[in-house]
Amino acid sequence: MRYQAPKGVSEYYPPRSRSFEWVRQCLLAPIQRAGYQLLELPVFEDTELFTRGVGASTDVVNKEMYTFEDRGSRSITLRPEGTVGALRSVIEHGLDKGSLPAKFYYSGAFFRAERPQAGRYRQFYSVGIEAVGTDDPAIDAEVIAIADAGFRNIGLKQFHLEITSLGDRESRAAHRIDLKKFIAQLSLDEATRNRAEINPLRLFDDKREEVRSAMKAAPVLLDYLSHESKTHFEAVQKYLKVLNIDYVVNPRMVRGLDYYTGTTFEFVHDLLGAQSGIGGGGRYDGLMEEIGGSALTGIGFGLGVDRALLAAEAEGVVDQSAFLGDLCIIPLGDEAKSLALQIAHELRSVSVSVEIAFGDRSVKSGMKSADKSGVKYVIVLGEEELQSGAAELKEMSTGEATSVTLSSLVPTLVTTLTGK
RNA sequence: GUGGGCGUAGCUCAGCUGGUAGAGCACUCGGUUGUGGUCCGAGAUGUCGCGGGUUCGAGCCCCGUCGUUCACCCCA
Repeated sequence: MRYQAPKGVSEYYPPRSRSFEWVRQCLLAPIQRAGYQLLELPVFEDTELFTRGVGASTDVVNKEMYTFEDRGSRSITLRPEGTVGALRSVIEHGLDKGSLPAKFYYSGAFFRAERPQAGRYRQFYSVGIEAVGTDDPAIDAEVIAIADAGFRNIGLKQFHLEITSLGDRESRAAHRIDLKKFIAQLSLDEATRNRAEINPLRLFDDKREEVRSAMKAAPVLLDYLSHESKTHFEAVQKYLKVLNIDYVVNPRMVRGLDYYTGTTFEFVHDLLGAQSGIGGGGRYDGLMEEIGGSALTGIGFGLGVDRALLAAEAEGVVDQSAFLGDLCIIPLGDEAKSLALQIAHELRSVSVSVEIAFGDRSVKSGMKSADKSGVKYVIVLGEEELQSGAAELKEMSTGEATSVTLSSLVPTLVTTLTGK
């Protein structure tokens, strides 16, 4: 029996795992610089939390959750998204009791039992933030700006931002009535009609030309916004302009999670296939209350690390230089090996990255592997060096070697590498 | 969940109308004393995804299954 990973999971192993880690760190950096605090959360929760929070009618809850019974007959579900679990933790630990907004971020694996596809995995990785407790439109703009900064940090250029407002409860109810009326007089097939029944907005997202053109005349939610929602949305746009963030208003944008209200946005990459959304989010003004917390508003986003990596590869902007080592030591013989271990240990303690060529190999093969690993310097430690107390420090890019006494090796390397 | 493509060495793939497997890259060793990136030589590596069927004989045909990929759907 040869074991394989479960169907549809994304796995990262060298050399690509480096790129993955780099992408994730790029996305995380602007979040951390904006004062968001880490939430390290469980990957599974009470099933009911998701059915309530995400919405019982959504596809995510209906057909995409990994749900099972644990040994205590509790219904458990692997988290399909991050917001609901984050808010559960906020409520449970009273993290919203201090000054507001309370700002959090998370990073980790999420699970949806979908049919795998390019950019769509059953276990995927997201980075997200949540800002709880203010409906100031300026924070909407900041949240969007943070996501944008993450993508730009990677070096992505070929993506665009779509925003809309889903309004408040009243706006949506009024729109829904008119939209249903409109859809009722269209001639649609069974499956499409059923979809429209569950969420009429879905039809805006249909990819078939006949549906698209039929929906052109459909009433759009933006025209139904209450005065409050409208001024909020206008303020968000004003701030985005101040921040020089390009966006397009897409009144037909559809989100798959029920909790979204008001400002809603999506980052779409132009070089990806059907799964082109690299990040998205929005306000969820009723959600805290819905899952048992106080009536606080909130906004957040989730960014797809897997897809951001795919996008980075598509644009050819993956940066790997940051991962190259500084030094490789090639020891010859047992005594040299002990010394190599000591030197490596000492250098690492002062932040020099050091590898040792293990395995009693020849100098030639040690050099080869050092070359392949892209290390900056190489030093051979054999009997000669042990006796003379000096070794050749060879710079791989130029091939030049300078003699260094072993006792001064550590300070010498630190100066040449850090330039201090 | 629905539909199409694909599944041969670590990787990318070749294998003609069925006769029990090959290339390039990568890997290991060597090209005289302990120094890489080029070149040359040698070597190792596969239950041809898995199970069944047809056949004297299947990597090639048929069925199933698993995985993968693309699209629908959905979304990160």
